Amino acid sequence: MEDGRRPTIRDIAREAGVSVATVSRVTHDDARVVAATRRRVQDAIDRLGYSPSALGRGLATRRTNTLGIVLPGLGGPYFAELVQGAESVAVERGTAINVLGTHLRPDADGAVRDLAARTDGLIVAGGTVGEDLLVRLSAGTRVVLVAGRSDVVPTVRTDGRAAAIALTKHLVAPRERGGHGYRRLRFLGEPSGSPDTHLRYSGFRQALGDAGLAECGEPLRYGLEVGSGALAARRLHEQHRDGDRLPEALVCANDELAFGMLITLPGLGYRLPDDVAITGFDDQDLAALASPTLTTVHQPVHDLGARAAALALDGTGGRGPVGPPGTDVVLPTELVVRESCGCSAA
Amino acid sequence: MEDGRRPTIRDIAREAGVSVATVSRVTHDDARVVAATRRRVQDAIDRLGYSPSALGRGLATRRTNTLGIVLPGLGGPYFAELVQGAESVAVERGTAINVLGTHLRPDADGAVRDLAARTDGLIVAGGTVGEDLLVRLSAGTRVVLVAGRSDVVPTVRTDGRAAAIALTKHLVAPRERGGHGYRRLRFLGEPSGSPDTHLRYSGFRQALGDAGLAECGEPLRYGLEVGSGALAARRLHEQHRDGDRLPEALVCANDELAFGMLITLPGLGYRLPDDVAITGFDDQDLAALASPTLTTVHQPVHDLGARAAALALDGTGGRGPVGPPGTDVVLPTELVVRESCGCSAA
DNA sequence: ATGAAAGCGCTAACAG
DNA sequence: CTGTTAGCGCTTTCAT
Repeated sequence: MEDGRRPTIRDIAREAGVSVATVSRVTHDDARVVAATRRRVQDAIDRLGYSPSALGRGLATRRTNTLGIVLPGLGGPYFAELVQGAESVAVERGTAINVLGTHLRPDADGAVRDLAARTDGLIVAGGTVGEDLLVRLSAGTRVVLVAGRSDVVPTVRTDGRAAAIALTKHLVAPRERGGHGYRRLRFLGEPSGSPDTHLRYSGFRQALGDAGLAECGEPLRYGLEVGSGALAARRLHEQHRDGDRLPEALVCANDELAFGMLITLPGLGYRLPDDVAITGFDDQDLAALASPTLTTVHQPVHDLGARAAALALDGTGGRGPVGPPGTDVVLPTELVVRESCGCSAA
Repeated sequence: MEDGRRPTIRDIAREAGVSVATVSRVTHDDARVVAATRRRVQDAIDRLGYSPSALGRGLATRRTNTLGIVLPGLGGPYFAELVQGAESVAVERGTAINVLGTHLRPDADGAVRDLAARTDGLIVAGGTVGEDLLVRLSAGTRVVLVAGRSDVVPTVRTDGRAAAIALTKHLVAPRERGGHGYRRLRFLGEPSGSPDTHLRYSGFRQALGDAGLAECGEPLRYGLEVGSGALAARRLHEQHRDGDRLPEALVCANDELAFGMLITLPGLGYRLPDDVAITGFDDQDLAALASPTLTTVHQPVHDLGARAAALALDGTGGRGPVGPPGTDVVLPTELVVRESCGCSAA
């Protein structure tokens, strides 16, 4: 039985004394096969341990039943959740999932094209591949950009600007309307550093303007990791020592930066959120566990993955067909109010 | 140029006025093609935006350049790290990665066989597929079991028993030898619940015996999640109220259980680790952030993924060839001593 | 209800 | 150095 190679459809056909077409029909539950024949074939299949080659099948049908997901890295808080979202819809369609992290790959573009060559649809995270490559890819596969904007491929994302507005509103709104009434706010992050940060900063300013306020000082221009947050905290401390008034609230471009603040400022003698309120963005798991717990914006990452997968797999966004190319699905974020903005522990 | 379908090797051949063989050679950097021809072909490739079909190529070469990874779920602390480990070796070989979560799949076995049909190698997490299926799979693909034991396929794992011994030793060793000198220890977890738990319990008992001690009470038989830990904490509290002496140290089958203890016992009036020391197992991210920080055993998940990938891809474990089938790579764990065992915050 | 045969896109001898 | 050709494993008309 074992001569090393996997049995092919022809082996089964011979074993069962039928044609390959019939075997093919059996593996597809084609009703036209009479019960007796079907049984003979199924027996042979079981006996030889046959399972159809995805390759051969793919070549013949021009479908791979595979969904590709391109992300910067295969770590971080987003990866698992996004993949799970995609998996949840892939399951229904019997589709496999192929993941690719570009950061580690020396020839990222090549790897992406390679991936495109073996998938029916591609989910690409914003910022991982250039617009030009996106164009080329979309000629062959169905490509969906997640967490980013593009005119050439359909898009699934959240509205970072609107979210930042809602967040900032909570900080500046008068107390009687459930806000904190802060008037001196500052932004932490480099607005020109990433599109996300830019949008968040823009929303921040918008809400400030709407409330008749101005930023109290330039954005603290730092990277996006915990370390940068810690650095910024020290810088803030120095400025304060040199006479600057502390802002009442610091709006951070993401949770990591906020964590950096949370772990550094107390050591410098500041009480949070009394001396300065801190907010994050993204709602990582840690946000609920930090001390004080972090007020932030929740991203529906799972849903992003699911919607993107649905689009990439058959052009359906979930609520009926939506036609690429101009498609732009915007999922709602949620303001998660915890302690670090000054709200008391419930 | 665009008639909908992707260009094939024949389109390029025609466009460049050469044969398909030459095109194939060019896409493979075959040195035998003369520069001028190569340029003509490359031009045609660029012009038409051609990239070889992975399907056709796979069918012809009988290789897919794809590695499959089968896990229970695509979430949890292990997933991302294991995949990253695998990815790190996949990158070098230009291999794609196909992930599959069995928990969501209604027909998990079918999905796994399907995956096997489209990959050169398969990494299977312990406990996701039965031994029988493992056998069938290994006939076709190279299958590696990670975090589990099997006689039919090569294995990459850690030695949970040895790790538990080291951990327990730290708790019972006399102070002058860097230990805590505890004499009343108890285990939390259901030994017969999972192979891992069994091994850890067995190591726990072994170390106890070596020190001339016996368990102070039956294992607290609970599940493996935070909730179970919390439940167990309440149970412990009741037993104590009813007159049982509290153990000096509680060895938990995993970090989650330990977290359950950490968040519940203080509310019941116990001080940790003074009233009772707690240890975990696995070293999840949270372990370093909990309060008190959790003493636990670090699992080299990244390395597990990398070694398994190397084995699955070409039968190499990393240090020279290791021959399946009896292969059993055991990676070292590391005892991470933090505060919850009674060691002071350094 | 079943079979024969023509591909799907590519590679790899084998010729030339 | 380049072209011809026979598959790789499967699906799918079109016959029968």
